[in-house]
Amino acid sequence: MEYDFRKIEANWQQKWKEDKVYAVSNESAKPKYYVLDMFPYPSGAGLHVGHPLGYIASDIYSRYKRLKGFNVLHPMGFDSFGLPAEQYALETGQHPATTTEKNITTFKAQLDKIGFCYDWDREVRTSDPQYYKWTQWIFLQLFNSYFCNTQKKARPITDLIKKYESKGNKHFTPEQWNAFTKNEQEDMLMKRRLAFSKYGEVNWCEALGTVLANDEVVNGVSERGGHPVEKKKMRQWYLRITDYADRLLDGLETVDFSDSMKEMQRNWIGKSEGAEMEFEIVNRESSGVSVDSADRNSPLTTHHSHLRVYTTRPDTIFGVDFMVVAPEHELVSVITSAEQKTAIDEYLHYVKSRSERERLAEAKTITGCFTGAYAINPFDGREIPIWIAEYVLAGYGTGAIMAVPCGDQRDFAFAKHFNIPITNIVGSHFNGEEANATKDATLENSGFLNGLLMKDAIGVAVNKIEELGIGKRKVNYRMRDAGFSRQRYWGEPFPIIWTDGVAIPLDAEELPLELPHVDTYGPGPEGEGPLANIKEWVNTPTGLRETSTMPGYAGSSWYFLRYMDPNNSETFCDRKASDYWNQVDLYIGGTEHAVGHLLYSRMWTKVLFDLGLIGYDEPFKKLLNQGMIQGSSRFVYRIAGTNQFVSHGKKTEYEVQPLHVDVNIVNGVELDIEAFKKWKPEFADAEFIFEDGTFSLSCSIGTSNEMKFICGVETEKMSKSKYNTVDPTELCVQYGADTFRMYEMFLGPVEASKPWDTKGIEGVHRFLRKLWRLFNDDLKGKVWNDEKATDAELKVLHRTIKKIEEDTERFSFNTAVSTFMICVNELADIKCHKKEVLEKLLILLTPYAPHIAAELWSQLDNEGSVLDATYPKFNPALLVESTKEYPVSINGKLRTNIELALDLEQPAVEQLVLQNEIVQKWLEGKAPKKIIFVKNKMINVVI
RNA sequence: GCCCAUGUGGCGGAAUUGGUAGACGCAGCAGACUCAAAAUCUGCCGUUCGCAAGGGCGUGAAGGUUCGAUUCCUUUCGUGGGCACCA
Repeated sequence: MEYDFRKIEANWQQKWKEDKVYAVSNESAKPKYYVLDMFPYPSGAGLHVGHPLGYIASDIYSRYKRLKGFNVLHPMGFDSFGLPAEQYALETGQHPATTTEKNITTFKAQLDKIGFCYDWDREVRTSDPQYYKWTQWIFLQLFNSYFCNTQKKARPITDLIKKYESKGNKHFTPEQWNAFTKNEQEDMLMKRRLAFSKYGEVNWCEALGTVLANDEVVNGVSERGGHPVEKKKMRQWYLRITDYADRLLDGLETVDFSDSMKEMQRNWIGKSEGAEMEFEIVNRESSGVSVDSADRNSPLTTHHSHLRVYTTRPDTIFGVDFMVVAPEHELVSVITSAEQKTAIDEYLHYVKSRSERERLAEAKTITGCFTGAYAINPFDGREIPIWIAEYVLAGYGTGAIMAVPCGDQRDFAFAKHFNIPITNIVGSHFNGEEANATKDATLENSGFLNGLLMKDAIGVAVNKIEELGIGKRKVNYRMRDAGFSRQRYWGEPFPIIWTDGVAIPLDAEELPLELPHVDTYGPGPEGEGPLANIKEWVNTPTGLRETSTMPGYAGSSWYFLRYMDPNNSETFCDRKASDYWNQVDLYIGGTEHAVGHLLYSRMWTKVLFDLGLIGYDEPFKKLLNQGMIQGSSRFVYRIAGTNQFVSHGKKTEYEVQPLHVDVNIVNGVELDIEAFKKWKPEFADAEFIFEDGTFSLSCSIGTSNEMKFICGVETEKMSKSKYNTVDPTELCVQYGADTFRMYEMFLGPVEASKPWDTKGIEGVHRFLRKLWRLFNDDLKGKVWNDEKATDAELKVLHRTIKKIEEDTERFSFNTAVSTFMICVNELADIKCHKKEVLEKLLILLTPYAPHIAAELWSQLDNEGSVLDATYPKFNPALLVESTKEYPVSINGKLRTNIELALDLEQPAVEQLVLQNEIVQKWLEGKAPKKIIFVKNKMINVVI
């Protein structure tokens, strides 16, 4: 009987489905364990071999925990809102709901093929109204809450209103509050709500009439069409995540994430301590002389007579040689001198075309422009030129910095580039060639700070600044409030109606606010989303509906809770369910979500906790990062500005743009021209220059060997957009799910990134067939028997039990697969076909290769399912040895092995070692200096 | 530019606490079985010198600590990923 994996896997998958063996109950006497995968976006491309890496790991661990007696929740769902579906709708007119539904069906079929133990009755889809009803509901909780700075937690906004009514705040009395108009009051409240609206900048593309995502903008122009992109101010929704910065930092101490992951989150939050201080501004050109403080109220310097900067190094105050203000800073238009106006305007125009990413990432080119205005150093009265430069962003700190060229390399480069004289405040620590960012130098040229060590001077300087009333100590965060609206269709609509400029939330009973049908997915007027086009939807008796939708991370910020109670129509997740399942015990996913998704869901969890809706404020107890499976991409080369493509060998002769081409229409490196033309409409009329230089308008497939179009090859991230994906389903059909699962694990450590290579899968498949032959002979049929196992056989088994358990516990699945191979090799060598040994092995194997394990388990005439078998217990007594083959080194180099009794002590060992022929040969009659003996490890003779 | 990760045979990788480097698998080579092929089985398989016995070298590179280093430290180079030049 042969190993017919196709039949076996289909049978068991069918049976498991019928028997609902993966159904999980919220009530159980067993201890609970929650294993979660980062759920996928169901792209049209389907699953590729990179996705299941983490899913297989989590599946193995879930099944392992189940065998170990836990009630395991291991759900799966879909992050089904998103831009690609909408883009597809724009191109084809198909409703995103339709294509999404189709994609999910494909995904589920692909996932099921791999044999995962999901309880599909708990599936969630973020785009399902019954799901996003609760996303909207949580949004309303955020909208109706504020962060109480005393209690450091979210509280109902009604508490704040009561406080304003009875006590007022720093800026107004209760009487003033009550006298405010409704709009004024709402504006005040908006400044505290956890979900709030304000004006923010978006990437606006005039030509496309739409707002673009960051990755739709390339080099300042739109990816589609290459149109110019500018910043545009629009009303946007935000989440006040900055209020949670400290708690997000503190919470990291309580979770089991990798150090690098925690580091990334800390860097993103970017807490820094320093000082905010004000510099007086003068405009020398108008007055001819600098204005002293008595002139503060002169017309020249009113309103904006001060420039506020944030610095972490107030100790370097005497080294300030210039100021840099963000080009968007409100002061720029005020302080710019007449002389500099043209230059400044030109520079502003340039900056407007630059994306934030570009402004910050480009270190080579230094740009900036002098405003004509000066600031006064309050400590020495020096006049400091004020510049604007793109590397300072309006949103960070105060949008202005004091530049200290001798202590900051970027400031140094700027000063050099614009010939600004540099003041040295650290003496010999500054060599004039590059900045020195030390805190350990002694200050010079620094007035009252002279002679102080810089790190000590920081506190002294801040005290002085506070004393003079020109500034104060300040903690700053890099993190900004999270933009929460998108000018898109395929996302959760906001349950908000704008009435006379005030955002009025819908009542909970009105949820879900479903996405209305649209005829076109194109943008609305003035950069609004497609929803703005539906007048009858936007206009309500009480006002206008918000036309933005929520971003992708809205639904994914709380999905781990919905799995616990997926069908509840009364609440997002019953408290009983969230108390039972509690935190996610193991969360597996890629590092690409290190800061985005993980921080957002951590914040939402904290808010829900603060409001008493759940019982814990960190969602994920342990996080395991799976590595990326890289793909092997193929490229075609388009001659710039044409529709001509040139073969790889000829590409250097033209100015070309490399374009990804689907690996599935490339045979090795040779492009299938006809398939390429059909691939995308814009390539239908493509022309080709072949490897031999011949040219063709409408080529028939290469007749001669040289008439080939060769693609470029590169290893990079496997993703749909790079068209380098490999379909796991095909591998399951060819080799079986069990082989596929084990091969993915066998590739290397789960955390490591590695390129996909299908070659090698044969080895794992051969292993499973060899396992099969321990039970069945192709010709003779059944070969397993009921004989009693020998000590040698039990030794093999128990060594395997120990190793598999250890490896599974520490997520070292690749070495576990090796261990299975070694075990099967050894059992085959000693011709062990005994049920007593084999059935234990099958239980160990179940998490890794459930189908073959279940099949063989039932062939052994076992009752019940192997999925719920009892995990074998390792018996150390069986592995006890009395002797060991010790490696013997001379001066650290291995020379021989000696078998010694394990209970021997150093003196006896030394004696035996010195009698050894080979040791004597190396000693050449001399006495050894020392003999190192580590029991059960090794012996080293030092000569 | 900064941050993180990583570097071991032809390839994927193993070595869990500083203690036998290269487990396991792929590819390759030789052989058995077969009319033949597939499947399976056996052996070899870092490199170099040597008929052999046995040596030399070897975990990106160079130093260091140690009886002993893939593992720890310093310097340096390469690769991959991320980024927000955050003041």
